[in-house]
Amino acid sequence: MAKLIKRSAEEEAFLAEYEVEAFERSSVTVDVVVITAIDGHLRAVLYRRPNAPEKGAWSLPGGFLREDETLHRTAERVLERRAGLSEGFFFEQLYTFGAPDRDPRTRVVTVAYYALVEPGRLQERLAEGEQADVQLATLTVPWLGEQAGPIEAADAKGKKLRLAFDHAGILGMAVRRLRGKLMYTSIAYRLLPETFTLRELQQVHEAILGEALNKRSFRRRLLASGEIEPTGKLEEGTDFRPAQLYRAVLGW
Amino acid sequence: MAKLIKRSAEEEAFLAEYEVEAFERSSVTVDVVVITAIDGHLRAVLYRRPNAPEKGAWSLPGGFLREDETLHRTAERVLERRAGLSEGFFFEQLYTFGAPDRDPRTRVVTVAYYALVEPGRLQERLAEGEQADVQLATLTVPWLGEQAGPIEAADAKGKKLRLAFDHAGILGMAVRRLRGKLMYTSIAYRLLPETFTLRELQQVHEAILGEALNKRSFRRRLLASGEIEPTGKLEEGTDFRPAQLYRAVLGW
DNA sequence: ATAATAGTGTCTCTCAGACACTATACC
DNA sequence: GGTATAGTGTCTGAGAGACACTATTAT
Repeated sequence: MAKLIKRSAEEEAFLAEYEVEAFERSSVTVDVVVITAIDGHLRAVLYRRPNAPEKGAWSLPGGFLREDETLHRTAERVLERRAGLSEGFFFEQLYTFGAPDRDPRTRVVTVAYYALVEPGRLQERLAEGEQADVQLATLTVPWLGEQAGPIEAADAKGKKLRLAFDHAGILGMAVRRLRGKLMYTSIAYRLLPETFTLRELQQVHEAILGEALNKRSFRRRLLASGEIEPTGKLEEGTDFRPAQLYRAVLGW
Repeated sequence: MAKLIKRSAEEEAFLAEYEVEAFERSSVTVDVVVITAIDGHLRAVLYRRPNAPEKGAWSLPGGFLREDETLHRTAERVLERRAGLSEGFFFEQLYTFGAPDRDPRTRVVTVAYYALVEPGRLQERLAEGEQADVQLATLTVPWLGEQAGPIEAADAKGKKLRLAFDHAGILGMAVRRLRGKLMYTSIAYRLLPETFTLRELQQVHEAILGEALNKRSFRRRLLASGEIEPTGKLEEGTDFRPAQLYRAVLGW
């Protein structure tokens, strides 16, 4: 503590309160919403909880904040350990959840992050070994625009998943943030491989916004934006006319 | 704690890890950026720190998260105790700061909130008693749009203030958020009294965005938005032609 | 009358949406 | 050829900015 100085009664009161309150400490965790887009739908990595509380429910990958570690670094650790991701993706802080009863064991304040990953990286990763306890769940957003609210997750067969704690709300916040940022930042490219067609880019935009977009406007706007450049190559393996491949021109 | 239940070996292992990590706990505080707009400039409530660390520097009002209290409620408590505000204003969570060295005393994770208040409420409050240790500092934002970054604060005489900890960055996040929300939400009215002129409304928009707006477009857009309605009254006490007074029509 | 701001008429430019069309691949 | 998608030409309407104008208040 600082050395003693002359204090007013008010300052003494303030310091006394500080000492008392300093005893009340919380566990701080970081949960990460790892998002990708496949066939026009957003998806997120979910883990099945093996233990109580919320045993059997699906939850976001998370971990405890350690001493001398930034929140950012905790998120990186979670991404590496629980999703096998170590670099080449975008992530940022989302929102902090601190309801006193959100975890029945003890007071837990959770700082949520979200990460955007191209689907190939995750599918590779999640294909290793048995997947009974991890999956790329498909998200369904029951609201438009940035209204926010909890959202639903389903497995590959379309079966609705029970989400643990307040994680439906955290997923909702992630989608809300994506929708808000889509217009004025370049997040969409983070959900695509290095080269992509305009159709794929439009599908990602539509998956985020949850609504169909006008093809003519979309192409005009994106081509005029300077954010993408043609590679001169065509996509391969289609059943129909192959499209031009583009590349994002950004400071990744 | 929950009552004991039968556990598998795997569950035991999980709980053991949980117990270990549960020892690493942090102090959680809530700092609030209380913002208003006066004469085309954003302002924020700042307190002078009476003690080390950062003695003499200016800081955001804040307080510790208590047991059984939501983050939201902590913010309310800070607003009431440190700014005299108990209702009738907007506030929401901003961002969470958790660098290990941001407070030299102990590990402190701070969840920042911001509140929007009409200037009358604050000036009333801050006028009570001596103001040597609290003030409505004027903010200067050295960047455009939502680039983000720290911002500067100055006192009534224009003298630059030294800001404590990472509070310049927190203020920057608040302005960034305001700029982002201005276009698609009704936050501007939260910085104005119940009735206001279109000039005052435009000045608030300009203060938030940090740039001049086109008068014709601004009026057209706001009048067509359905967000405001005329009161039929005129402003009083001007040196020139008095303007119509409007009222926001929102779910406050 | 003068100064200062409130408030409007109207032209132009940009851009989004609608619609219809042509182009190119696989089968 | 048929089918499916890629990709374009062009009209229309909405809205932003520019500019110039009229209106109303205090002094």
